Amino acid sequence: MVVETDLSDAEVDRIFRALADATRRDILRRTTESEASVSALAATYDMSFAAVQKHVTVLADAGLVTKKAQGRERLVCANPAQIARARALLDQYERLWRSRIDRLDDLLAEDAQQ
Amino acid sequence: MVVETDLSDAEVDRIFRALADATRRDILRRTTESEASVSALAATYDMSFAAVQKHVTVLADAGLVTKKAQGRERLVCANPAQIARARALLDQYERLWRSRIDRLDDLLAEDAQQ
DNA sequence: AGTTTCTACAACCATTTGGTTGTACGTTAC
DNA sequence: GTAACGTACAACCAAATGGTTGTAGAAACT
Repeated sequence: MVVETDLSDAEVDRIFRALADATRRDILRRTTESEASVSALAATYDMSFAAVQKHVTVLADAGLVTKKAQGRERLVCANPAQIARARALLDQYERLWRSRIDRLDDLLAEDAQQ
Repeated sequence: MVVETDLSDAEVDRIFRALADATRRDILRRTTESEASVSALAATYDMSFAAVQKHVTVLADAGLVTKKAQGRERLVCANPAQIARARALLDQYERLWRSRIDRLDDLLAEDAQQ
């Protein structure tokens, strides 16, 4: 699967920073399984509603989730496209690594011929 | 490719936190292409040697790079296995998403039958 | 031996982060 | 209409982050 990765440094910063917290990763996991209101999410964490609200904001600013109003609730929905972009960024490093290995293999092959 | 992901929350925190900085991502990219000493890395960034040294420490604490002594230099080497683990974590979210879609498809199929 | 180079590490500072409480406002329920 | 619920947001605080400078030690060069 090919994923577009035209993201600015600041956007990538926000994505990985958002992922660098266990509570936020759990929110992402839960909303990936099924959307949930902020208060429904908050009910299961040992912290204030406001704290969970801030975590959701961090995820939303990173584009990893979206919020849609439904009555007085705000439903939090995961955005798998953004998760895929983050994964694609890590893929790039692995491709770099592989191309480096390939170059080393080429060098070894040349040495073997000489 | 199957990748082991038996990482604690704190370890995952460190990995994504380390990735949440453009300078550190650039160091990771460069050391993935080929190993480099800390001072060689520092020479190309518009900040002090000590600052770059700290960035390398953050990457090393996350397991994304290793340092090996060579004379008075410390060669920084990327650790592709750890990068792969981070990628595998993001894969999990995408798998979750896909299984959710599959469940929705099943529900729609049931509705269609009724 | 003396100097330079590379690294380590401490101390310090400004800003950000992750949490709190309190207040206010729109929506739902009685 | 009023009470309860869900959310938004500001103000505040402790701790972590990302930078600096300075000092010191180990390795290499002359």
